Amino acid sequence: MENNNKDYFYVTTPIYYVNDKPHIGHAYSTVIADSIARFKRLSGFRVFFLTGTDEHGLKIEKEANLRGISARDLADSVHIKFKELFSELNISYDRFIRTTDADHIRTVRIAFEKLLENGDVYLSEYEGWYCTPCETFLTEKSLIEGKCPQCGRQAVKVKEESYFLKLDKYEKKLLDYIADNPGFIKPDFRKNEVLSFVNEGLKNLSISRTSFKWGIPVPGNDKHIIYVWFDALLNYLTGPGYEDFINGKNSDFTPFFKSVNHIVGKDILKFHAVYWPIMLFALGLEPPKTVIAHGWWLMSGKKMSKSLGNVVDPLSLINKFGADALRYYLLSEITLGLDGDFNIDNFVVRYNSGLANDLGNLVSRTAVMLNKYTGGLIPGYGIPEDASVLKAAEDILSGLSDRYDDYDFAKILEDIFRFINALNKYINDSAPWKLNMEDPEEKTNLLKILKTVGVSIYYISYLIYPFMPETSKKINTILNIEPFDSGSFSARPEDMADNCMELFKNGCRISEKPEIMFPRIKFE
RNA sequence: CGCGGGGUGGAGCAGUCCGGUAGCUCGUUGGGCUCAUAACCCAAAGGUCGCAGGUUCGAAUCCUGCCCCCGCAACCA
Repeated sequence: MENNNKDYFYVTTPIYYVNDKPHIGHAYSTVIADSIARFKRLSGFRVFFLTGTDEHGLKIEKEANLRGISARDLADSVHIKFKELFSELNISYDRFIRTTDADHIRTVRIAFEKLLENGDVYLSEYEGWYCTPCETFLTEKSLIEGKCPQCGRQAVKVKEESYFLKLDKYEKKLLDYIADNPGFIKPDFRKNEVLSFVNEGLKNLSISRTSFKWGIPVPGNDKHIIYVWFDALLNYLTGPGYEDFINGKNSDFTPFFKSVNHIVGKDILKFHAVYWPIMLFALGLEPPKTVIAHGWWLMSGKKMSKSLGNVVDPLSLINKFGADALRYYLLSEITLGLDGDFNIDNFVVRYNSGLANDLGNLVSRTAVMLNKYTGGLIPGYGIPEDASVLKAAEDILSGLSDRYDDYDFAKILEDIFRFINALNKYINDSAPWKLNMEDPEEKTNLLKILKTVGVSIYYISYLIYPFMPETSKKINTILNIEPFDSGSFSARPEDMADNCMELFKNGCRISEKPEIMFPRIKFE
């Protein structure tokens, strides 16, 4: 089990803005990260999984004012809601970071000072259009006859002192990096989007504001508050311990950061694929290995928004259907990168057909047969399995790591459910209930069938673990076997066949009254 | 000519990069089974792959032109 040359794997979600409670989209990003983190842990990687909340900025300050509380109180109360959701969803994060954490604030200041020192950040003047009532900066292009496109009121030209980050200096370097690293931006079609943005030319980015107070002040110049995105992105350095790293006390930082995978929504790709790599260049670090931009959830075909009142609370779904049902739906319904449609009727259909009928019922009928025919014993030595059936599971296992590296979760799940369906068919076709236990030949055959299905269910439990950890654990409980994350054995995909031999060699007694994992939902 | 995504049997989608009998889930119809959560299995019906040209022995897949829907274009995953 101990391996000194373990590979490192670092995965992040965006840090979520605490101006309002979590919705289905936050759950989605986090579940993607959790599934890959769980798989990588099983595969023997040293995993660092970072998520958290983004708590500074004008919007928070305004929202807090609206509610008549302090920004700090707002952040405190909302960040707890995210923690609650992640706990209910079984998110296995290694750290939940808050941008108000002391070490993060120190990291931001260190980074800012460093860039100030090397000249990549400089003080200058921002000149542009501003809508005072909206408190928004506007580009000249967006103005409608000199008026704010949002409220229609007159925009004014402002001149404001601001710190800037040099983007133009690193433009070429970024383009080279994108060209030389095809795996940098996923999925592929998003790459062109980023390229066309960069090719239009980068203007140096204003990274400080003076119009509000809630944030991290610029070191040595309290008048300025560091721009929230500059602040937020740096959380990815705080997480694995940048502060200790620059003091020479953290040898894990570099290998972790070299392996970083940023899971982001398509709307914030620009920040992660343009500004963030440039910040890292400026800091003398390498840009992120991979940025995965996923699509958005529409609600019954419409964009999710508070004003439409169609925001679904993930907690209520979890309470009703269970965390794994939600995780399954989120991961299997969308092709990575494209938008998906969340529709509660569809959710129930998918739950009933995939989870209750196919998976749940398979486990259930198998357990009942075992208890009925063998007293609950999955036979050990002496009874062979049906190799042709198990081959399907082995095939999935052999391609699993590559599939995960492509974040092709919907496809992996499709394969797993194809296997589940094949098992249901195998049971039907071989009809164990027709076999006569008194006849030695038929008895052997019966035992072979039941052992094959029992072992297959063990494989299924393994395969679904990253996506549906709770269900995997339930199946293992039925099989009377340690969970895969127990650490009591190596659970790398390539070890599973040997594990199986070991676990089942003396037979395996299942529980007498297995629980119904996914009760069917009746339509209302 | 702002940018991007989408247009595939009744519904929702995959396949398009690397051309070669059109695939998945659900639904419908008929049949089978009875171990199981009224579940499971089989079969059938149903598509000129948005439109028009082109390349090719052959195109949903490549090229050209067009039509329609959606999102973004200032901090919503």
